[in-house]
Amino acid sequence: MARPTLASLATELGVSRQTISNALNAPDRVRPATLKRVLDAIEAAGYRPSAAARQLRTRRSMNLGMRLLPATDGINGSILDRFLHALTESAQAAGYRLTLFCADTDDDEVRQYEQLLHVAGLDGFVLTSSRRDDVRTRWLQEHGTPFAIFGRPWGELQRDGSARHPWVDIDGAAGTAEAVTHLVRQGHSRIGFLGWHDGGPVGDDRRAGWEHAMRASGLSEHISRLRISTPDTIAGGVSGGRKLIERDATAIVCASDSLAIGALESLRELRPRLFLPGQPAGPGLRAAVVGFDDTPVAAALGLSSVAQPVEDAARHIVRLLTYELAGYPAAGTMPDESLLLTPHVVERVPLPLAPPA
Amino acid sequence: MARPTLASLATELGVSRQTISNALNAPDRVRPATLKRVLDAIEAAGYRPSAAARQLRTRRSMNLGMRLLPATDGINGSILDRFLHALTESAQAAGYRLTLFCADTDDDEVRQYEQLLHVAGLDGFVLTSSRRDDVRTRWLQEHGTPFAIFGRPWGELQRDGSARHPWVDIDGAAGTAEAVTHLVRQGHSRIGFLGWHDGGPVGDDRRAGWEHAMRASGLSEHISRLRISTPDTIAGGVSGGRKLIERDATAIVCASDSLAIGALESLRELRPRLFLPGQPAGPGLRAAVVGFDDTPVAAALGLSSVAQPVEDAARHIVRLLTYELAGYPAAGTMPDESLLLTPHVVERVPLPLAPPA
DNA sequence: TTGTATGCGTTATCAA
DNA sequence: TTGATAACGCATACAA
Repeated sequence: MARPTLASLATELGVSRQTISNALNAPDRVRPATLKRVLDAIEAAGYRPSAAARQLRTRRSMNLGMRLLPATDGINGSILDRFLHALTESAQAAGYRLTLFCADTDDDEVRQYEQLLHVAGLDGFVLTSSRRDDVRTRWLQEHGTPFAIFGRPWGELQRDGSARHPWVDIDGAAGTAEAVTHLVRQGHSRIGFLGWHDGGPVGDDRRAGWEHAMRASGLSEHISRLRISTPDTIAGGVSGGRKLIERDATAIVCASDSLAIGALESLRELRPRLFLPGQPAGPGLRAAVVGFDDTPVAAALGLSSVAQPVEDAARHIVRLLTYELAGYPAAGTMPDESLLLTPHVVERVPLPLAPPA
Repeated sequence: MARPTLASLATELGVSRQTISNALNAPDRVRPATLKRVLDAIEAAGYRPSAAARQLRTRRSMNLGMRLLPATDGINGSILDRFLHALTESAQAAGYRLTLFCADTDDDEVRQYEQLLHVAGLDGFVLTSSRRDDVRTRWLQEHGTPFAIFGRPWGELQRDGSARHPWVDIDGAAGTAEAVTHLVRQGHSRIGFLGWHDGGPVGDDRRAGWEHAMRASGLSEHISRLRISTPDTIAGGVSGGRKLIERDATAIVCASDSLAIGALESLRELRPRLFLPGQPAGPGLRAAVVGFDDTPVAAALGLSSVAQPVEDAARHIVRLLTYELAGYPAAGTMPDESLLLTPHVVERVPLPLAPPA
């Protein structure tokens, strides 16, 4: 038994194809009685409209595209996993499918846009980052292609402060600030910051949050002394951590989990007593190191970390994009504007890795 | 200026649509002169056949599907990242696109197959695992849907030993065996194995490789004493590692990087002298712990690990699947059968995390 | 070698 | 409210 089509169903039911199409796409244009009859028949026959035929007619593929970047660091790669999963799920729930593609460079990515738009008729794209002067966003805007960015439109703001395209990002500064207040509440005051020395906007943002919170907590005198930059590696975390501890820091906020793993290591090396089992809780004992990204490694090591709500971000991206694709319909259903989501500190107790009693 | 179509190009060129179609799909049926003229015009006009129209006619979407599993452990999640990237790239190179989807359960996955086949007309699927008694593979086979599995068809072999569907996997046993021979060459003999106690086929496979290599190296007497199972966590690796070291193991082969991180930790705890800088190389000093999967964390920590060629696996999966989709054409172009790829040990020197001189 | 006619399954337009 | 007809862009069978 072949698959039912609009035509086969129509003849079987004794109605026109149009009526069936209406029952699906404009139910209010069909008399309730026939509507029910048609819907029941559709259900019974297991009829599903063909996406290809529909796309040919409507010029919409219900298909979103996203470039899969080459695995970089990878420690932070699990973030992408979670994002991708949530994105696929949200898109699916909104009736869209997600198509992946690869590109070697940004220029190549633009070439792929053109291909995918032209050939496969993709309806829009999700970008996972934006650069200072981005050829991709410019191309997309010039061609009127809907898209949304996971990441702030760094340096692409309008005169009025708004961006020229929808975006969703996570407020790194709020995360590091929360880490500071947590540590302050635990009795710490000499709280260091271990950041990247790449000078990128993301790292700047996280450092700024720490600085701001230090000032707000009346700890400004430590700022210049307890701020260190290293490469974003575990080894960098170790050496940076050592320096901070030698400068009497009792707690360290880090720009990444890689750095935090290293910093924790340096603490265990220079302050081993903090890790002896049975030690009473107190300043310097717990959550003395806070990472960023809440990677699985951090969880496994019992490392406190700033957890990014990437699932929320993905959901929001899909809402923005689908809203845009629907042509900005009713004002009532309008989603929030581009948004900064707030991450939160997940507190953990470090694994007791020291010799057992 | 609207996009050129077959028809618009044909009238513009003064040839029939058929000729253009032939120029693209059957160039040998077109006279060289007109072929060049047509191809040049296609190039100049930037014409690209519409996938939707083509799919409607040919009933092939040139689209492969893959379920995105929820992020599990995540330490091993970077493997999936790499696999996904290579898969997308290979598919792209073969003219296919990759569509992602989510499913809550295996039954739900089957429901998605049906939807995606029926609605979007996907040509085939990539599965990233197979279970002992898999509803998904059964459904796909019953419905004649092309698919290929990354993972062995555990317990689904035919009488003649071949599987009923194409698969590609990585030979875990070969990996742990290579780890053993490496350690033996370095002078170790009391080589332990730290595995999972989940009783799954993957873990069994990796343990079997260690056992086999131990026997082959004349070290069978250690097998029963130096074989330990724990949960697949860093904490499990620590406690398991301690036991093995107390039983005089000088080296440890692990079923995962999580376990290896823990085992390395227990070594540093109970055999700290091995990690002092300036120590001469020798048994017990280097590569005394070997992990599995070669995750970024392992790389960052300087942990030796068995690296899986997931990129090769992805490429091979695409070859098998596209070959199947092409209807098993010429014997000459036939790819190798389902295949076990061999992983290899990446040797590293542990980070000097101990106090500096 | 090239051209013609037809159909793939749907939605949009318009008439009934 | 429903039905007939015409596209959407392409490929295939067949005729020239």
